[in-house]
Amino acid sequence: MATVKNEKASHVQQVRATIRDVARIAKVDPSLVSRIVNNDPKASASPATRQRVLDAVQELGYRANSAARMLKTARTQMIGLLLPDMANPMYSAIITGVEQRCKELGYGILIGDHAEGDSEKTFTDLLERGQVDGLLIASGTLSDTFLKKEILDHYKSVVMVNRRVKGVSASVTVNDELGASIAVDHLAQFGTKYIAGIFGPQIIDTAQRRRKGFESAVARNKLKQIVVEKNSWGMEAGREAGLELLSKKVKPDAVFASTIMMGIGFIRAAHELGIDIPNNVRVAALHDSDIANYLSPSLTTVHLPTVEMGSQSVDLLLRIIGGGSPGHLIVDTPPVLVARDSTGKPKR
Amino acid sequence: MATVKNEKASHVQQVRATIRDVARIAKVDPSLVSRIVNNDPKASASPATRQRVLDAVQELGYRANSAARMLKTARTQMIGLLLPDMANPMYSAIITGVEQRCKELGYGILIGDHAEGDSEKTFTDLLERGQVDGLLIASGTLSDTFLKKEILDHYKSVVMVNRRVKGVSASVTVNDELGASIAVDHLAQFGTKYIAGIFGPQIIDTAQRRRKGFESAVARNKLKQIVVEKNSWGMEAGREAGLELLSKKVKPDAVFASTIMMGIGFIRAAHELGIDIPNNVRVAALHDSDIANYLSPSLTTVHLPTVEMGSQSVDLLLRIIGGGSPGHLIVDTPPVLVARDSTGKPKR
DNA sequence: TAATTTTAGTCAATCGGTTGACTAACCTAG
DNA sequence: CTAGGTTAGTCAACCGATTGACTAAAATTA
Repeated sequence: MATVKNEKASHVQQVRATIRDVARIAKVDPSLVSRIVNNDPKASASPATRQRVLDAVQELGYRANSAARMLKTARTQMIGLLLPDMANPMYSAIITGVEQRCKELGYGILIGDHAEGDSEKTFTDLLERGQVDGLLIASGTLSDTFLKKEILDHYKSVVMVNRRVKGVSASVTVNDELGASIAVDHLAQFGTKYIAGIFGPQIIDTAQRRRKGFESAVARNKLKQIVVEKNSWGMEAGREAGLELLSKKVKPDAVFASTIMMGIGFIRAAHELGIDIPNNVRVAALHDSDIANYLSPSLTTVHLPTVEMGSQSVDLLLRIIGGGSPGHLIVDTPPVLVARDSTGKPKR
Repeated sequence: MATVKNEKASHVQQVRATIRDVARIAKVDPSLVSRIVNNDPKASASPATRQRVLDAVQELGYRANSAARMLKTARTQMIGLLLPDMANPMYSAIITGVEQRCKELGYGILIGDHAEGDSEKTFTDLLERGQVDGLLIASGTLSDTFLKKEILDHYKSVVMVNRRVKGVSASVTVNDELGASIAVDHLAQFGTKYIAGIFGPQIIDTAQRRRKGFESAVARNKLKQIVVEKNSWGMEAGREAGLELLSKKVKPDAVFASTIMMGIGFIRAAHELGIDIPNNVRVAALHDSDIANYLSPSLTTVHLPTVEMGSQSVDLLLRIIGGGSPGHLIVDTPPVLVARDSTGKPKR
């Protein structure tokens, strides 16, 4: 890596080449360098010149200073990703998708994990620091009104992920309804009569869609149903629901858990009560994750295209940032059943 | 929020106030505004003037444009965080700690999840884009030589998290050795004679330290030991180790898993083989996480201060960025045993 | 009162890229 | 041969905040 005129601190650290350094070496104007590296159609450079510039870029290891570029273009090439909890495998799948796509497109991700309570601060931090071109919000818990108020107040490019909020004009979701009904259809195969559904907060549209899918499949399969609504989506909610359901006189013979975390909690509840899965009750949950294979028993799930949801969110967001129209996208990769022991796949 | 002279696109989106807008309203020079908002000791402003400026800031909702500030100061106020896998609860604990501290200090986090193979690209992306002031690397898998080569090549402020790499002069780790020995001491209480230890890649110093703690505690407790070394840290590695150990004629009566993921895999293996935990074999794992409560049986763990490790990494990194000296820090919060059913805590 | 220090603030250069406007040389066609 | 159009590139004004150098007025000191 060649050295550069600027020797200020070169004994301490390699100084980064600027566009002017490149220009000097290639004997052209910095503006031409800029046009070439950004392959601006306005760049009219002879092949020879273009090559000289490219060589100089190579030689100096030049990379544009992103701060300068941001300043001039008012684009940061970064998006914010607001999540409640990275530990949840569903969210980590979303992150994976977002990341993949961002990497392809040369965008950076600024994450904001919003623990309970400080959500407001995280949110405004991300937005107001002006360090992101747009925001992806994947939160199953923030209230609609909070979201709407904050989002509309700040007039930013925002896409809701895995959720739709009235007043926010862009979202990417999966086919929760179909996913839920696939799970129920599967559960119905085993001579099931009485099925329970465990759901998250019904104020959230995602929970509503799952319930709708559940109920329509229940009706189609002519089952008797019981619904438990919890106001969170996690393992403890699933466990509580399980304890309730399995303590009743008349127990369901099948259970649909609307998230994998709830499914884990349910299995735990059954274990605590000494109720055997799948012999006494079968369970299937929404969202697949590697952990499902390692539970005892392993958990049947319906795999939803969460990774795709993440990457398509990025595409939609960038379209909006670029001035395109927002919209509500449903990822069309179909949900897929992954049958495991919790619904009675033969033991090993 | 008051309007601003610049009306360019105000019908589309609120235009952000600049330092000049503030200066104009407060009737001072922009430089003074800058000094006041950054409370530069050189700012000599009368209380009245200061107040006028602050009022103007308030009125316009002024926030410094971070791109401009970055450009001028050559500081981005962002750090990069390189991780192999966010789904792993250990890493999400680290993220939590990093995030907390960054939020307090007004730093942003740029994450890079490095899936197998593309590590190099993620790495250089983050560094070369020049969008971070420094880098935190929490990876149990990247090879020492790769890290050393890349890091030294790029001369950046880097802190290794949960690991030490020769040639990289800063790291933050926890007391793995003590953690492992606490687990073994606990397991030894139950009349244990023969104990197994399941470890990750022994090229990684973290794995070595755990093994050292394991072996010294085994010696202290006069147990017979068997060691299984895997070259990954995950659930499948734990399961494989479990299948091996539990298929032997002479089975261990206690098992130490060096990560919670391995512990989960081990429980699964026992389940597959129909071996009861804790009656036939007891297990304890390193790293605590909520999921441990929901396994069947729930998993005894030794809680390591991973969140603190994250936040202290940030402090160390910023010290280095600020010109301070690097060093190897061991988080001094002691590991704590969390006894659960897998070591025979009375059921329920 | 004159000399000196302090206080309160201003000026202007600069960080590194980008982009609209412009020019000079060359080519083509009539 | 020359008007008109390309091609190849240059010029210079930004973007918004920071910071060293500087000045005018006020306060302090001798």
